[in-house]
Amino acid sequence: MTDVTTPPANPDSPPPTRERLIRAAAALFRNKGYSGTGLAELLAEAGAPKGSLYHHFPNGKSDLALAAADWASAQMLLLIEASFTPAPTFREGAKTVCYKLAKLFDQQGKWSGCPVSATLFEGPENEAFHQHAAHLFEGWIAETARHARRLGLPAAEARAAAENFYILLQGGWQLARVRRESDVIRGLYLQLQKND
Amino acid sequence: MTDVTTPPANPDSPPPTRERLIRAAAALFRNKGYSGTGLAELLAEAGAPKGSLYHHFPNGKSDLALAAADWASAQMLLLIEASFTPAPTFREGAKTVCYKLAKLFDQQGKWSGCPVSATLFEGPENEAFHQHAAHLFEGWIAETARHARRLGLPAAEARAAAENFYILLQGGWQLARVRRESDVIRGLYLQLQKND
DNA sequence: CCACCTCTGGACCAATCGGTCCAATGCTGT
DNA sequence: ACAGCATTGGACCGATTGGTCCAGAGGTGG
Repeated sequence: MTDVTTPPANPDSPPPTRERLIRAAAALFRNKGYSGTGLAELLAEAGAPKGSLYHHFPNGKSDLALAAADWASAQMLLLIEASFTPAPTFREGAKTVCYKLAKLFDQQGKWSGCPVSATLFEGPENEAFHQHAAHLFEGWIAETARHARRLGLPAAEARAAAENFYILLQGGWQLARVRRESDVIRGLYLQLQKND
Repeated sequence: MTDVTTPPANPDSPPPTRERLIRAAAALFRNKGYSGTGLAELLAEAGAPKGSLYHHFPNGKSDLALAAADWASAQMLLLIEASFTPAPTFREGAKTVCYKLAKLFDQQGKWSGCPVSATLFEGPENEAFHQHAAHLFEGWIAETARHARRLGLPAAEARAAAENFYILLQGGWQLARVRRESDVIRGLYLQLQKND
């Protein structure tokens, strides 16, 4: 009764059915959006039958979407962590984030969108989705701001720099998607204010 | 046989059935995305029967989507025009764009997205959609760059400033949507490089 | 007054949607 | 070997999807 987050939490080789579902969902939602992706297609991609989906995610598609967004967000946090931790300055860390993201963008085929926003933006009625994504995004910003402070920026400026960087990343990723051109992302850090 | 773009092009009071469809589509796609919006809901919102849709838009939903994106893009171009034309500097014009957009964001209920990207991003298979939206977005950037040049920026810088401003607008609008807070948009122009 | 056209209204359709349910199939510890 | 459980495979469901079709309403010019 201590930890029931993952069924048995196999330590060595996690036999991935739930995991495959999450990754397939993240990949498909990124490209076609939440409502643009049908369960049939999703299950085919994951190689899992319908019964498995509703076993692992009792609420079906929406549960899976939240899990997929969580997973994608965690990946992003790892990328932020890996980029800023060894960086000498905030600007250098931001540059690394841009380059890593641009590489990711290329690997994914130069057309996919942000997995979290592709999952979130499904209309005002889906309040739970909206709040969930808001929470995840604020997590990215908070984490970036933490690194900014650690790298010497005053608290207020750190917060602003983190928000600004987030804005650039979202907007830049979108333009890269439109043009199918990752160099847009690589140059984003240049637009940060000089004093960082 | 000279101009058949609009059926008779009534000059005085355009009895809007086609127009109502376009506006309803733009509004709904903005909030729920292309595939998230059903024809039934769309027709109810526009107050038009199914027959009318397929009369004005023979290819149905997808035709309507392109028309709605065109209409929304034209609105945006008007906003850009109205903001930059009377502006003394590029920065001032950009500031006006931000304020007008923020006001629009508030009027729309603080949750809707960019109508063009909501229509466009439906997966890699929809190549026509992608190219259409790319064309519209490049139009925004080109128009902004034109004003930037007119207001004194060198050609290369003008182009970069316009792209940069576009990125800020897209990213900023998205963050505003996440937070339901339009002030994010109002402050975007401050992130433009100083020399403009 | 009628022929002609645009436009409307809605019945109807096959396909697909997300979701439910349960029998069979493992794998587990005892 | 067996009980108990998590997991799978898929048949099946009603609702909704986007789309087709056509009868007739409405207006206009001859």
